[in-house]
Amino acid sequence: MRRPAVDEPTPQALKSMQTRARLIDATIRVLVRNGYARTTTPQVALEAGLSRGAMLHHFENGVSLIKETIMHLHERRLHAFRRAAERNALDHGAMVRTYWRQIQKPAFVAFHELAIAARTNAELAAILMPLQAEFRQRFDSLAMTLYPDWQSEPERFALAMAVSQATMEGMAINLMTGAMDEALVEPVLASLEAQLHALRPVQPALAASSPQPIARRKSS
Amino acid sequence: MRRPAVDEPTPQALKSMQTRARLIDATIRVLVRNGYARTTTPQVALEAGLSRGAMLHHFENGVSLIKETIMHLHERRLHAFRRAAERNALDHGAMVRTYWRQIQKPAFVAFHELAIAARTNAELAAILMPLQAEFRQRFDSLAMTLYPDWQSEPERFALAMAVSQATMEGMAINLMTGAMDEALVEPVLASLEAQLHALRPVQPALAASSPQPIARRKSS
DNA sequence: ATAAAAAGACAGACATGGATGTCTTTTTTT
DNA sequence: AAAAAAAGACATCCATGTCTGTCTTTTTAT
Repeated sequence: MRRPAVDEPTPQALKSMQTRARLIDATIRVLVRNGYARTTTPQVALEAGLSRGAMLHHFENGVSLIKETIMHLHERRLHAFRRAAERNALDHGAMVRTYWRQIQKPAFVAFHELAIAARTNAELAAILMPLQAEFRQRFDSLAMTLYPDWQSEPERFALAMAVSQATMEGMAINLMTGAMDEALVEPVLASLEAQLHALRPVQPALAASSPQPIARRKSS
Repeated sequence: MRRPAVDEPTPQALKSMQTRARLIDATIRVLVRNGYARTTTPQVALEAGLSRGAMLHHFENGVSLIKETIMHLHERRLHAFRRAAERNALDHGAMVRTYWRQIQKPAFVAFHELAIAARTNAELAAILMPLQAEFRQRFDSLAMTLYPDWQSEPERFALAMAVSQATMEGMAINLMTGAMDEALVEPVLASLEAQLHALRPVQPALAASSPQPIARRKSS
């Protein structure tokens, strides 16, 4: 056997972590499949292939599991953006497409279920609200570094971000609830891109708007 | 005593209708206050000031009550728009404000709770989806009569409606879930107005571009 | 017109099922 | 052998649906 590094998790603690992760993943799947109202501890245990007893060994009660799922999804949101930001410095069009792709994933659905539940559940709200605030702040500062040309006009920038988020998330939700025709997705995204383009601060030179704006890599 | 008109509801039938309405109103309040997950038949009966027995006399079971609540909210949506349309032929800005005001009301919150629940509940979806389709269709035809200058370009019109709906509803939801700063509401609405203005079909005269730069449509 | 019958509105009791949390026991790891 | 992980066995609570009973209103039959 190898000598374990100093503060490397012991094999048992590692297994525990894996099981916890398994449970959180199962929770997300159940949220997506059944909705918050039918996300019960037996359902989650079943989905994770564990007994309910085992599950409650890792999370003292059901609410605790939900709370940690919220935190997990929050972390994933942050990671997703950081990854997207590192991979390619985004032009405004790519930003729209990247965020839209994020929103299509199960994690967004699960998060939305929990966010809606938190509206009427003080315990969940106590967890979620600070994270929402943190996300806005981190997202803004990250996006600000990605679009330095916007730094001169922070208010317009905040507006652009809010419009993007509201439009795309609203569209995603309207798609889920049948309130919107799928054929309109592409036009709306294109329209949003155009609007972001219009919201950009006045460029010093050559602001010739090409039909498809090209992703230009910026030095980090 | 007065002679009752031919097919006027008998006093008992009238009382029944009132009680049913009371129950549906109570359901909406409970949905807003407690969320769908905690909207139970005892809660609704309590809120309505009725016994559960009486409640189940009017709605054979809980799901039935929810279904009728969906239908009721649907009717209210349609009425609200018709009223708004009749009261004032709207300019595009007023349309934004009118819809935003609608969205702020409890009915929207309740409807959204139900729409989200319907995503994972086949029984509710079977009721909701056709209504959503009907709403889109009726809304479009009503709006079309309100904005005859748009009749030449139905695709742009559909886009304008979809953008408006997605943006405002997304914003409303993001406000509820703490995902958005309230201070940004006004700017987003103003921005949406500008975008709608830009989406308007090209006017015969005086298309002087205002300081707010206009998004230019690309040929599809 | 009035009495009897039927229907309706409402309340409460009951049985059932499922979800929750706690506790004990078994199994696996180290 | 000790500790942690996993399973299982409760007891409790709450929501649901069904059923019965009471009182009022409406209908009908005389």
